[in-house]
Amino acid sequence: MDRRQQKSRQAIFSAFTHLLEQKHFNHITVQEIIDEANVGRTTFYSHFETKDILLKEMCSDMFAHIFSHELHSEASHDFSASSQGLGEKLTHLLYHLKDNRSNLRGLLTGDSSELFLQYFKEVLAQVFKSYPDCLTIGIPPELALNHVVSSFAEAVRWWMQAGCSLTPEELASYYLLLIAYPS
Amino acid sequence: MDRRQQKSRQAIFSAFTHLLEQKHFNHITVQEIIDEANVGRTTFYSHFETKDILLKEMCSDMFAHIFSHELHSEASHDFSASSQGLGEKLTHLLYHLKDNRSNLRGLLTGDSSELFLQYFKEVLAQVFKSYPDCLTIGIPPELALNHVVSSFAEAVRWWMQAGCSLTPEELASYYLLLIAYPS
DNA sequence: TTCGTTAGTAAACAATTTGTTCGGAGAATG
DNA sequence: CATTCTCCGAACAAATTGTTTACTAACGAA
Repeated sequence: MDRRQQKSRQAIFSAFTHLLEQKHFNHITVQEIIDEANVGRTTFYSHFETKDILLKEMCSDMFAHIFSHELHSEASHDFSASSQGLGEKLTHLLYHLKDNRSNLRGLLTGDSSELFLQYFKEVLAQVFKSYPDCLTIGIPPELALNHVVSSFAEAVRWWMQAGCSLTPEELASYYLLLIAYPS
Repeated sequence: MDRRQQKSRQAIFSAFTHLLEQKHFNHITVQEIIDEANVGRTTFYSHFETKDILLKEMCSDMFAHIFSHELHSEASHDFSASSQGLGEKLTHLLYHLKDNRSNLRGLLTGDSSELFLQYFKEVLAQVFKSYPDCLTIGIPPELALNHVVSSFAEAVRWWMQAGCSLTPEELASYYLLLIAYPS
């Protein structure tokens, strides 16, 4: 890809991230993004059809980056998950998230986290499905899955909002305690 | 309050609820609400300054209605909560939510649930704080509170999305199992 | 019922925002 | 060097917002 394209795309992403930390998605205008990114109006629209699509692509890029390992191993062999305990898996994931916290803060802890959380939970559901023993028995599986997934997502949001003060290991072990995961 | 005001306000709320079930908040225009509610443009703006404020007031009204009992008892005497077990309290709450599910569906299960959930969790946090034994020991209290609150909110969302197929009693008891509440 | 007050309406309005189109300037690639 | 691609700013139509106008109809107290 042309360096200019990459540069413009990145400038727009950065500007958008920066703005998301300050105000709600709905109240950010395309013009503000353009000014902040210091690109031309035509350039913005040649990259992204709408503001919605910008958000969507930013989430996609982020996930492709953060979950590249998870998704890879899933694709290559279905049972790779069981080679690693849930605790290790989640810890690993939290490290990735922490490394990207400057990019994530705007998306996850702002007031516009809806779309991001939606994506996030979809991926998490895949992860947790590899660990059937995390689903409390005697409870409708869908409800149990919904519980572990959204609990983890909300724990991560809380963690980020608190500035990642706990270590990934701490948060992961606390989380497993909370969902009463058999150790 | 003037009957005409009530009628207009209600017509706008109903129209908005109806639209929220079909499309995202961001993509609903004031004109659409006006047309659906069959009121004049001036009327809308004399009731609500902006679309954001409309959403906010609708949430407030909903909460004032659903949580009127909870908030009353809290105001009257601080230790009233302990007179009722957490299970009963949550069951009671779920009945209220179920009764209002026609109004809630658009707010809670659509793609615009962010603001509603924010309010919802604030109230839930108050409720759960009355039951300190629901917070797992050995875990930062803020994280534990965040966990029970957001878990319950997400369980309710799941429940509504599934058409309230479980009874309030079932959901409440499942939920207490999930958070390993000492019975 | 009458009468002042209040809320309703439609239409027109400026201001913002959106998304597109144009021609020209300047990198990238070969 | 030449071609192709991207960026830019300016100008544009269209949609949306929020306000103002003058007029009508419903309310509620006397």
